[in-house]
Amino acid sequence: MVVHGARGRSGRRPTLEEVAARAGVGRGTVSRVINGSPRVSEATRAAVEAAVAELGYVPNTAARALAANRTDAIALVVPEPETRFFAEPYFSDMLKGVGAALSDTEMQLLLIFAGSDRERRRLAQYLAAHRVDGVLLVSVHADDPLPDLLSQLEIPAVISGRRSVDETLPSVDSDNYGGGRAAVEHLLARGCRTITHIAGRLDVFGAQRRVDGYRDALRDAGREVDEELIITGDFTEEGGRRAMKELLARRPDLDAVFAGSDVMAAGARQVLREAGRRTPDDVALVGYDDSAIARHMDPPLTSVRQPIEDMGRAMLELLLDEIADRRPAVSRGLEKRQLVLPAMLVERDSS
Amino acid sequence: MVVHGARGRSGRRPTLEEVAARAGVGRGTVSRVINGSPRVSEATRAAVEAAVAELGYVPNTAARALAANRTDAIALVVPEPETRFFAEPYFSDMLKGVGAALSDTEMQLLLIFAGSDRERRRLAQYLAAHRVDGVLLVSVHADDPLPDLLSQLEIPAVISGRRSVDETLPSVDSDNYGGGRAAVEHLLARGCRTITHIAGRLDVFGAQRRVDGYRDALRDAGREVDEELIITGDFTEEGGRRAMKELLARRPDLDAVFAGSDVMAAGARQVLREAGRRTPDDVALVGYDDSAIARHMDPPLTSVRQPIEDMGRAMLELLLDEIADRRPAVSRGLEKRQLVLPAMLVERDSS
DNA sequence: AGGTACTGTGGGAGCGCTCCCACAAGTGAT
DNA sequence: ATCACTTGTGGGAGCGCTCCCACAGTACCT
Repeated sequence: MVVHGARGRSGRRPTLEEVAARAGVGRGTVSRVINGSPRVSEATRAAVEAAVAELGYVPNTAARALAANRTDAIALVVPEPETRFFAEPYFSDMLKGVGAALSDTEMQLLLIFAGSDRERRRLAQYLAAHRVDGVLLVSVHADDPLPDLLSQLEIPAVISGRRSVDETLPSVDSDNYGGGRAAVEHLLARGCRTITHIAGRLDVFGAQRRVDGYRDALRDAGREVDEELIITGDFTEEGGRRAMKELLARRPDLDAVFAGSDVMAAGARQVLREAGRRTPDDVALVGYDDSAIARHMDPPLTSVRQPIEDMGRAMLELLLDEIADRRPAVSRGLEKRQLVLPAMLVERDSS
Repeated sequence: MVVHGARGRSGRRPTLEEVAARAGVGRGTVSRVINGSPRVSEATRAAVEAAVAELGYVPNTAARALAANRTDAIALVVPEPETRFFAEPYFSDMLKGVGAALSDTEMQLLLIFAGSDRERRRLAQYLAAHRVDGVLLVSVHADDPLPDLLSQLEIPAVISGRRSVDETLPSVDSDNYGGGRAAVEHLLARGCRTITHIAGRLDVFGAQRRVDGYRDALRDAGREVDEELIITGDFTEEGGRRAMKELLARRPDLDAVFAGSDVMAAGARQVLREAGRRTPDDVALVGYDDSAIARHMDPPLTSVRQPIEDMGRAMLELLLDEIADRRPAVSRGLEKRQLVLPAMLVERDSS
């Protein structure tokens, strides 16, 4: 935490020019050293570095941004109110992953909430001013205009999850299909006969893929898929309750529930208890997300975990590539710009 | 979310110069309009604004920062690991307050974690580069070198809480003394005879003030202050447990506990239960912070609430003043640079 | 000896603003 | 009519960098 350099109380910071004079070299050479260009002799480099240390030189970001037309900053945009951001571990895990990957770079991360209309307008203004080199977009709904704005402004962006099969933006998703399959295969292995599914909002692509996984797992096990056993919730606890009641009414003989989120599983659990069904003895229960709720439920909930931190890391890496690639106007194409990371079943006592 | 302007696919953004040409005025005049100077005639202003709209002009932040030597950004520095940031509602409330106050301005808020050594070095670098106009410092310990670095770099800063009675930095604190008093007065009014206190770490100034409030409330009620009834915890649950055990050993006849934080109160509660003491019948319990824990305890915990969101708002306002005041080199002195907001007792069933 | 290539270096031009001085035009007192 | 302000405006200078062209020096061919 010590500030080096002989700089007096003047408050004026040394400039490149002054470092150059001190080191007895030209401005360009100092710039090269600062930016790690290989085209500098060892001796010169050492001299410049000494001058930098003596003067306590720190580059002026604004000048650099102006001259080089880049900001060395990227934004993590959360199109949600702050409340949700703090409530859901998803975001903090994501941030952790991004932050870890970021610490190897000189990039600065900005956190931007765009929950309200007002905030969104602000964001649009912000992006139009090109104040960041790239954008990480988490939790985007299918009809969000943000991605279009981004490509209109030609700002590199990476999205978490996909909006559809043919997502155009570079994206990092987890294997929702595989996660759904794993949940159902686990229930099948446990000997469950009538496996129901409370799906999430189907305009969320990942939720749809989980349903696909559910279907295929049953089909591959030689079971008929009964559409009556699938019901759509809305990712909320109340939605989980409603869905569970309906399922119990439709099929009193059900012996397993695969919920598309832990929160919905928690709602379902309440209804099951009220109905006198024991977990896991009468009805096995599996959730999705492996959130804190899952661990704290009674009994602890079996759930599918997404590698969110890894996803964050991967998103950042993709974005940095994307930013670097904007130099030559070549290399379009979707090679490797869509990443899918594996999901994993975490077995606990509810199944 | 619509981008106005006829700007083609070139990607080049219009400059001040181009706006000036379009509006048939000089560069200076456009600058004046953009920056809201009053020294512009109505007609000219309208013409410029039209040109700005037509071209979809957005000022280049980097150029402005370079020329004007300001960044229009401030940082909220959290000298804690991210985990704590997400775990404690203190930070999210603070952020909410700051964010609210910020939305009236053109300022950009940066969130910076400085929990690890590595992050701190990064931060030092960042500040040395003067990449922000000011800093909001939350949760600072008495021996933290950060405030000194800030004043060395002559960066305006506002601190949450005070490090001592004669805090030099502008600060916003809550009335910890009054909060402590209120808690004890409440217990006295309930008829408690032997009121104990589990204090927080005494190197945290606020914790000390709560103890002062505790003492004075008893004294003013004509009670002797028995130092045996005060014990120091460390703000953790485990610390609360240890302190409670010790207090029970010292004074089995105690009938009230005022804990310096909700978390410590939770620890104390466990020990009380194990000892067979009922709350509030045998022992009344009061916490501090009014955090989520307080509401979820059984019985719900009476606690002292600090207006954290308001504190955030106030901090930002102080900081903006501070930044504005850096123009004339006058106006030293501590007038109004130390703000103390009232704390409030929230009565629940634990007392 | 001349050519060709590469390496390392200096410094001009320019990024898009703000600041400020100069000055025209208008207003009112002398 | 003259002087002294005031108001509105134009544009030069300069903020501290990066980019790139020019060029000196060295090395290795013909």
